[in-house]
Amino acid sequence: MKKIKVKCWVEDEGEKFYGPGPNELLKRIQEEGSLSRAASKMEMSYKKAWELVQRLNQHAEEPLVILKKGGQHGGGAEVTPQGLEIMREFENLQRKIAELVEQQTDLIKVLK
Amino acid sequence: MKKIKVKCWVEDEGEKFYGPGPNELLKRIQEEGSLSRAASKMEMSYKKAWELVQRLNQHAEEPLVILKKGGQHGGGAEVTPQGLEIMREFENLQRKIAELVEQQTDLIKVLK
DNA sequence: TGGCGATATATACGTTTATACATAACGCTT
DNA sequence: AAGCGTTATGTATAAACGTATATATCGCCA
Repeated sequence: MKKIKVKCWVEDEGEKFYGPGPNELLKRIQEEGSLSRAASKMEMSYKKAWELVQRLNQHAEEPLVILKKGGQHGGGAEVTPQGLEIMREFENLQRKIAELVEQQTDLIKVLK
Repeated sequence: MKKIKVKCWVEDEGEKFYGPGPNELLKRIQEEGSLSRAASKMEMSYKKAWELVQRLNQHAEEPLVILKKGGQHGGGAEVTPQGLEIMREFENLQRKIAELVEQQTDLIKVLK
């Protein structure tokens, strides 16, 4: 069974910036309130997740995630309103592209 | 400057089958008439190009590329009519997706 | 002030992936 | 029969990437 796959992401100056991976991480952070728990829930190493957050915050106009260490619960992670907005718009784009692809049957016909 | 990128490809039973790489290889084969020249023109190792052709021909209903060895010119490579049809339909899909993405400005606005 | 849970950071290791290199096989041409 | 250019195939090396591990830091709380 052959299927058409599609992936979209955002680059900044030719460098990967925001895509499906970062988007899932932000969603998990929102659910968990913790970067380490968010990372382990999506089978991503903490190191990779942390570096990803650094890259996101550096390339964005305003931080998308706030990391806090120490304190009552030892620290935590939070998605900012800007982060939420990007999540919303990115998933919007993904949905539109997926809808377009579903309508395309010619290529699959050729492949059988 | 932030840009939206998109990539599409075809999978067969969860395995990568046809995408931008194979598509470019087929185009080069058509131009060069030789797998080794096609590979070097696109900075791909001959070995990888050869394995790619094997995978394409195995997963397709009919071969997409014919390889011949020995003979007047030492051998050569040729894209079959089925290969040409897949190239055409794949580039069609790429174009439609690119057109859709160009219309989407909301995400870029959020990112600035 | 010691403990807790989370962030912060470096190092070592293993896995994957691609390339470079070498060599063989093929079939026409001279 | 020798030469040529291309396909065919294995091996060794190298580069990229992700992970596992270990340790340090922070700040509230009991």
